[in-house]
Amino acid sequence: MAKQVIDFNNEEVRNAYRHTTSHILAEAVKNIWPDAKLAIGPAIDNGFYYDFDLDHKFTDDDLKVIEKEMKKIIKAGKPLEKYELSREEAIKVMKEKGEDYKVELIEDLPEDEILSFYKQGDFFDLCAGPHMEKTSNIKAVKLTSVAGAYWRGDSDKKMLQRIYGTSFPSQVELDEYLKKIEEAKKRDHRKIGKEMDLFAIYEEGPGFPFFMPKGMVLRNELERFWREIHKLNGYEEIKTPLILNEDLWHTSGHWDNYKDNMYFTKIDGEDYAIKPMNCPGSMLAYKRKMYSYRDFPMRIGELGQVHRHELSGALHGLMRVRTFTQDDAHIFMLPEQIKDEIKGVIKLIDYVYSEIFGFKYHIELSTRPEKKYIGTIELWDKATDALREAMEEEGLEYIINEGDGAFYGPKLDFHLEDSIGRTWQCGTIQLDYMMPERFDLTYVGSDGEKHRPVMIHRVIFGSIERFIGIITEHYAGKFPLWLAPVQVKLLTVAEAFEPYAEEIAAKLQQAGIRVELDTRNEKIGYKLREARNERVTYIGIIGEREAEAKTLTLRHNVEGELGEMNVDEFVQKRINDIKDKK
RNA sequence: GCUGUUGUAGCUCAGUUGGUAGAGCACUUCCUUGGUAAGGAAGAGGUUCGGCAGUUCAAUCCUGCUCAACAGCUCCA
Repeated sequence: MAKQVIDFNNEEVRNAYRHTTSHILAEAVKNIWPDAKLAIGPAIDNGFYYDFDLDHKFTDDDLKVIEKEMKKIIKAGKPLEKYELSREEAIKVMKEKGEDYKVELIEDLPEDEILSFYKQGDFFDLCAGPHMEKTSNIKAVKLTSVAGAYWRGDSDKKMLQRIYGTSFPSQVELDEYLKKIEEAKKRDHRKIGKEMDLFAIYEEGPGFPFFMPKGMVLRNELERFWREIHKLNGYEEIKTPLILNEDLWHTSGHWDNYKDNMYFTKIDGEDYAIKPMNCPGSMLAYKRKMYSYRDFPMRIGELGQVHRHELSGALHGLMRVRTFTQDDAHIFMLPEQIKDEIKGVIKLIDYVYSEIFGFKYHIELSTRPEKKYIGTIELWDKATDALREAMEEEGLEYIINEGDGAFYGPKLDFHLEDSIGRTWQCGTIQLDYMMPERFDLTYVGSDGEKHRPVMIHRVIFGSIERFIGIITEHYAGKFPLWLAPVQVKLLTVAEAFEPYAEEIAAKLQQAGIRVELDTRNEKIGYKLREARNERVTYIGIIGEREAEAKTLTLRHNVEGELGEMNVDEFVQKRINDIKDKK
C-alpha cells in the first residue's frame, strides 16, 4: 500500500490529522479511566482537544501518562475504519456504553440522518471524519494543558475537563511550534511591562491598571499623536464626566442591555452610574444648542475613560481591564454624508494601522444581534447597507460577522495582525440611527424644519490600554523611537568622561529627546547589559575617543552596532526620525 | 462567574514527611577607573511564608473559608 502523503499546509488534511489525534487521546483516556464519558473532540487552530466527564481530576502528571498510552496506540498502527449506523442503532450502542453525551448529540441530529462512526481497534466514536488511514500516521504528539469547559459551550451546563494537545507530522515541526509558543511568552506585555516598568496591576484593584512614568510616556505620545491626526481631520475634542445620573442610561438603553456590567453609585439619594461608554455624554453635549445642516458633518472626539465590570476570570493584563480609555469620536451628519464619513474614518484607520504601526489588518462587518437590539429591522438594514456600500465603493474586502453588532447599530470591526500573527480587534465604526432618536437629537434642514441626524461611533486604537498591550507584544518592547520611553541612554566608560556625557545629555534633552545617563561606577559591559535589558532605543557609549573627537559610539536596539557618529548629526537625525514617527 | 493550578524578600525561585526561612539578581557601602551582555568584598532586606478562622504543645507546611494571579470556558455594548 502506498504511504499516505500528508500535506500539512492543506487545512483539511491538517484538521483530519489533528482530529485523528484527538480520537487517539480519547482512546488513551478510556483505556486508563474506563469510567470517563466522552463529549466532543475536534481539531482547532493549533491542535485539538477532547472533552471528558470524569470524577478524577486530570493533573499535569496524568498528561504524561496519557501521552505514553497514546504513543502505544500510535505504534500499534490501528487502521481507522468508517462504518454507518442508523439513529436507533447508534443511540442503543452509546446507551449501552453509558456515553450520555454522545446519546444527547445523536438525539439532536435530524431524524433521518445516517450516522457515521470511526473505529480504531476496539475504540469507536461518532464522527463525520475524515481521518488518517491508521493511527501510526501520527508522528509527533504533545498534550499541552487541561482546563474546564462547559458542555456545549453553555455556562448553565456542566463543566467538563478539556485536554488540549497538538500534533505534527514530525518531531522537528512540533519542536518548532513549541518554540514559537515560548517566543510568544517572552513577548507577553505583562512580563515586558514589569521589566520595563511601564505599568502594574495590584490586588487592591483587579483590572484597574496603574501607569508608571515610562508607561505614561507611551500613553502621552499615543494621545498626542491621536490629537494631532484628529485635528488634521476636522475633529474637535470634548471631555464628558465619568459619573452621570442613572436616568441617562435608561434613555440610552445601556441600563436594559448592560446593567450587569455597569458600576452604580448614589449621590444625595439619587442613583448615578459610572459611564461604560462615552456616547450618552456626547449626546448631552450635542443637545446644548440648535444646529443647522450647514454644521454637518460634525466630528467630536473624546479620549474617554470608561468602567465596565468584567468577570474576574476575563481579566488579562492590559488586554482586558475594568477601566480603560476609548479614543472615541462621534460624528453627527446628514444621511447623504454617511458614506463619505465612513470612508474618511476607514482612511484614518488605515493610515494609523498601516503607515504608522505597520500592522496588517482585515475588516469584518458585524450585523444585527439576535436578541439584544433597539430600533426597527428596516433601519438596521439601511445602516448595514450603508456600511457595505462604503466598503464596496472603496474596493475593500471584508467578511461578515453575523449577529455581532452593537445593540444600537451594525459596525465595521478592524482586526489587526501583530508581528507574530495574532489578530486583535481594535478599530470599529458603528453606524447608528437609534441614539439620535432616543435622545431626540435634531438639526434644522434647508427647508427650515427639524430633522434627525445620523451618527457614527468610532475608535481607532479601541482602548489606549489594550493598544499599549498589543504594541508592546508587537514590538517585543522595542518601540519605535517616537514612542520609546527612553530614546537614548548614555553610558560612560569611566568617571573622567562624565562632564562630556552630561554635555551631550543636555543637548539631547534640549532637542526634546528622552535621554538617560548612566555614570555609575561600573564596568561598561555591565552597564551595556542593563541598558539592553531596558530595551532603550539608542545606547551611546562615551569614553576617551568620543570625548576627544566630539562623537559618541552608538548601538541601536534592533539594528545593532552603528559605530561612531558626530553628536550634532545624531541629534538632528533623531529629531527628524521622531517627526516622521519612526 | 465556572473548572483547574498557583500565591515564600523589590524580581526570579528553592525549602521544611508540622519544630517559628534560604539562594541568585536588584539595593547600600568599600575596593576596582574598567571599551561592548554580569570585576571583587561586606552589609541591609521577610511587620515571618496572600488574608481570616480551625486542628495541634507547636502551622509557611494539615483543614475550611476568602482574596488575587495564571490557563481555559463563558462573556466582551
